[in-house]
Amino acid sequence: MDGGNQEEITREALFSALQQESSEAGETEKVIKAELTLPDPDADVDKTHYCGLLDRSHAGKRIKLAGWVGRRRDHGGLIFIDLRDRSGIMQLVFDQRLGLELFNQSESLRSEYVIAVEGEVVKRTDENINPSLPTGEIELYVDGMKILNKSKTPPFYIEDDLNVDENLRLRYRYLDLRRPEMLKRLQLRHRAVKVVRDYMDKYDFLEVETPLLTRSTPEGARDFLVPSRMHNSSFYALPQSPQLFKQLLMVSGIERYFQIARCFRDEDLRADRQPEFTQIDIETSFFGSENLYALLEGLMAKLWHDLHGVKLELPFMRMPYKEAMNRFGSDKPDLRFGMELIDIGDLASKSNFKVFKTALETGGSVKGLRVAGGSTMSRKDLDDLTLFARQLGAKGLAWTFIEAEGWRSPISKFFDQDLMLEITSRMEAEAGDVLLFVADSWETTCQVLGHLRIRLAPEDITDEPHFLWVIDFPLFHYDAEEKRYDSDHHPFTAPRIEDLPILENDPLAVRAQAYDLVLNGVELGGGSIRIHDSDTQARIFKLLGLTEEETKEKFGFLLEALSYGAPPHGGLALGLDRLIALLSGDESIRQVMSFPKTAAASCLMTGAPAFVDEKQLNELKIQIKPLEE
RNA sequence: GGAGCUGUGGUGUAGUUGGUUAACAUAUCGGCCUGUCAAGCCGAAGACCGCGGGUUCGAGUCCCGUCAGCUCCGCCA
Repeated sequence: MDGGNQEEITREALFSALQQESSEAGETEKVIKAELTLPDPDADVDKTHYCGLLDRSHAGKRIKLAGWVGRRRDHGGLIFIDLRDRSGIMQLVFDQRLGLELFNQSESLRSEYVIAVEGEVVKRTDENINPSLPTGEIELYVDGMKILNKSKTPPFYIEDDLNVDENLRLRYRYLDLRRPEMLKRLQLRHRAVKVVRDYMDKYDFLEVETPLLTRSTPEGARDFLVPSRMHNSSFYALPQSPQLFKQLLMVSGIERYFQIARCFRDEDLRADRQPEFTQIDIETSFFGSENLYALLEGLMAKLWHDLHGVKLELPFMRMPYKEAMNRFGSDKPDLRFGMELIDIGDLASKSNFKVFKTALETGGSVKGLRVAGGSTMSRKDLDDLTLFARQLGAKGLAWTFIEAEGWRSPISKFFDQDLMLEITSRMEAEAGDVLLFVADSWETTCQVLGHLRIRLAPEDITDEPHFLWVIDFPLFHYDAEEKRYDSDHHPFTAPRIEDLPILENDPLAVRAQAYDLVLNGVELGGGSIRIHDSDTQARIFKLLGLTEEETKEKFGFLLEALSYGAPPHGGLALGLDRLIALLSGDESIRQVMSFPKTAAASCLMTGAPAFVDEKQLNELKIQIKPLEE
C-alpha cells in the first residue's frame, strides 16, 4: 500500500476504476466450484463435492457428498432422497437391487438426518430430467452411506417461502438459517462486507478496532451498561457508535479509518432497529466533504454493480433538509414517486376557514397532498386517515373530493368558488382525485403529510434505487421537554463556518456540516465534518447546557485531544443491516441478521436477557430492587 | 409509555347469530408400491382452542385482565 497517497478521488477516476473492474468480474464475486477446496487434499473426508453445484460434466465420476436429508420419496424398492447442503440439493437414488443392507439402512432416513454418501454421478434419462432443479440432469447412485446424526422432526419445514409464526423461527433460528433463502442472505451480507473492505483498502483506509467496553456519555441514546467488578459502583457502557474513538484516531494521525463496527442502543425497537447492529464506520482527515460524497457514491456503485449487476447514476442528487421537508415531508424522502406536498398558505389565508387561518397567524403552514384517483376512498378510509394524522400530532385532517362540478367537502363552505378553483389548479388535481390538507406548525404540517404520502403511495413503485444526499441540516433543535437546545446530529458536528457568528444569538438558524445518505425512503446513514478545535467544541457544549464540570468530566479527554494538533476531519457511518436489507429486498433487518432479537429485545433462542446467579451479583456488589407498583 | 393486528393438533388454516363428537391440509407413525422430484394409495395417532378470571344452563366464539409475537407513534445525536 502506498502510505503517502493523498491524491484526490475524482469522479472520473472512480468511474473508470469501476469500468475496469466490471471487466474483471470475479474479483469480489468468488466463484465456488462443485469440488470442495480442502487444505489437505490427501486427507480422508466424508465429502468431496457440494451438492448443488454438480452438473452433467460430473457424470461418470465417483464422489462423496454429505449434508441433510430433505424430502424423501419412497417407492418401496426405490427411494429418492433430496440431499441438501450449503450449495443446494442433489437427488440420491437408493435401489434395492444394488444391495439389501444399504437399502434397509436408507429406509430409516428421516428429515434432517445428517448423512454422508458415496457413489457414481449418473446422467438421468431424458424423461426423468427435472428442469426446475439446477442439478436436475443428474443424480447420485448411492453405494455407501454413513448416518452421521439423527434428527428430531423439525418444528417447521426447511424450505423457502415459509409461512410460520416468527416466534418459532426465532426460537429455532439455527433451523431457520438452514433454509436456502436465509443462507443466501448470509452469503449476500458476507459478499457486501468483502466489497466494502476491498474498496476501502484500495483508498488506503485502515480498519481499526475500537473498544466495546467504554464510558457512558450524556448525549444520545440510552446506554447499555456493564457493571465493573474491579471498580465498585462503576459501569462501562457499550458504544452507541465508535464516534469518539474514530475522532481520536484522527488525532492519532490515522488519516483514513474505517471499521465494520458493532453498535448498541438501548431504545425501543422497530423493523429496522435492533438493540445491537452494525455500522460501516468511516472517518477521514484532510479529505473534505466532496471527497466523502464521492467515496460513498463509489462504494454504493460498486456494491450495486457487484451484487446486483446494476449501474448507478452518479453523482447522487443533493437536497437541503428544508427542501426535503417542504416537498416530501421527510428528511429521508422516497424519490421513487411524486405526490409532492404543495404549499397553499397564501390561498388558505383568503378563506374563511378558521383552522387554516389560525395556523397561518401563529406562524404555521397549510399544505396539501393530492391523492390521484382517491375518490374511491370511503368515508371510513378518510376517518382512518384523520385518526392517523391525529396520532402523528396533527389537530385534524381536511379533505375534499374533486368532482367535475367542483369540491365536495365538509369545508367547501369556507371557500368561494374562485379560491377552490385556484387551489385545485395549483395542486394539479382532476376529477376523481382527493385532496388532503393539514394546517399546523411548519414541522408538523410537513411531517404529517409526509407520513400520509408514504401511506397513500402508489402500489406499483419501482424497486430501482433512488439515492440522494440530504444536506444543510440544522445544527440544533429545541427540546421543549428539557427546555434546552439539543444537537440534531451529535455535539461534535461542525457548524457551517459562515454561520459561526450567530452561534449564540440564533442557534436554531445555524446550519450543520452534516449529511445523510438516503435510499428509497430509508436513512442509510449520515455523518458530518467535525469540530477540530477545542474552543468551538467548548462553545457547543455550553450551548447544549452542559456545565464546565460536566464537560470536563464526560468529555475532558476529547477536548484535551483536540488541543494537541487535531487535523480537520469528518466522516460518516452507514447502517450495514439496512443496507443489506435493501439489497436483499427485505422489509425487516431481522432477515439479514444471524440471530436477531424480538421487538421486546429478547432472544427467543437463548432466553436472553435472563436472571443471573446471586453469586455473580454479589461479586459486582449489585442488589436488585424489588419492583414498585 | 401509547395504539393497532395476531395467538385453535408439530406446522398452516377453518370454525356460522354462543349449542355439546372442534373441521381441513400438511407433517408424524404403520402398511402397499421401482422413476419420483410438493410422489401416490390405504390406515392410525395427535389440539380441551396462549394464560387467568367473568357472563351464561352452556364459551374456541361475548366481556375484563394478562403474556408473547408483529407493525406504528413516542423514543432512537
